[in-house]
Amino acid sequence: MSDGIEWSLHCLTVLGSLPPDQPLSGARLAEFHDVPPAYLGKQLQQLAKAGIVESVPGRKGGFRLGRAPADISLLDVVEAIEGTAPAFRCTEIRQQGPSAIGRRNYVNPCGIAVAMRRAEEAWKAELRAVTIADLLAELETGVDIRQTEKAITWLMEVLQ
Amino acid sequence: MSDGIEWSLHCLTVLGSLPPDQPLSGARLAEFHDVPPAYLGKQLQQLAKAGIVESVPGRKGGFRLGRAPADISLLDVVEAIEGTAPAFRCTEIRQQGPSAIGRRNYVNPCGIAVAMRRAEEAWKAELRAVTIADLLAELETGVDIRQTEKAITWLMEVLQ
DNA sequence: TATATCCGGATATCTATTGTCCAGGTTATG
DNA sequence: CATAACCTGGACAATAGATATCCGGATATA
Repeated sequence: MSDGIEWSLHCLTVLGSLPPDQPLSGARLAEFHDVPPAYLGKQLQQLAKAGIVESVPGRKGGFRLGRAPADISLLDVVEAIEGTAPAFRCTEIRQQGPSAIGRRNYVNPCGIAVAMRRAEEAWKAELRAVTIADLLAELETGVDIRQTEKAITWLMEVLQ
Repeated sequence: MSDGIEWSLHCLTVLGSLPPDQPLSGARLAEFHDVPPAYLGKQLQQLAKAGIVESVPGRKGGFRLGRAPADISLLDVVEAIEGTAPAFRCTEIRQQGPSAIGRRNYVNPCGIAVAMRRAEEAWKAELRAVTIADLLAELETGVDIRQTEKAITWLMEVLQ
């Protein structure tokens, strides 16, 4: 799984901690997490295309959340970055080789594909159940106060 | 996810349909599914190393199941081929950038990593619940009789 | 007008997957 | 015993995807 998922989620928690409508530039987000700015920009564009963040062009622009933190699930983010294609793709090899029969005779789905899809649905259900709001709530209680203070100080500085 | 998973599972259903202790060579398994023999051999070696199949060297050798079909879960196969490393790896980027504090101050696990791990556990639980025996049972009821007959005919022929 | 920003495309690098090949060891068959 | 069929492990090459950079164009602020 792409590192962009991790970067995106951390960025979203930062954006969710900011006052609404306060954009933060891609360069600052990259600086905050110490990741390559140009590459993080690609992920942010993906998030913007999915409506998860909103891009504000021009000077003083940047990115802000596209909707309420409680309306952004981890699954939304994963699918925005990695796409919606299932991890397991059935290539229908049962239709190949010496035991194959005509294509239109395969009416039942392949049992292997069904089982793999069911597992992936369980994974997606878990990801759908967690939102950026949950991550924000957890940050308030579970993070060292010193880190929070350093983050706030830095953010105050870069936003004028 | 690697195609080797799909190949492996199909091979295991074939091996599970054979009389116990009747090995089938990697070349035949590749022919049956019309996949590259040398590459499939790599996957079979992985399965053998995990004890999922047993390799029988020498002429008339090949591969047979290493244990009962009901004792081989889909998760066993996935982990034999892809390894046990989680798909989402937390790189701890929260410990980077201007808000980072000393390493030993990060006592709580990162909430993002926790959520991703929980989703992966749900996925693994589903895969653990399905075995080769389940796939075999489904084949008996859900597959076109003509395909079954062609498969049996071909297998009878290649096994002397 | 100058600056800071997003956007999209082109490009380069790196890594994992996919795939091939071959030399060695093992076993059944004649 | 010799041969053929098989597995094993390593080395190697090709391909695809993830990672990463750069640049020209558009937009908005100071």
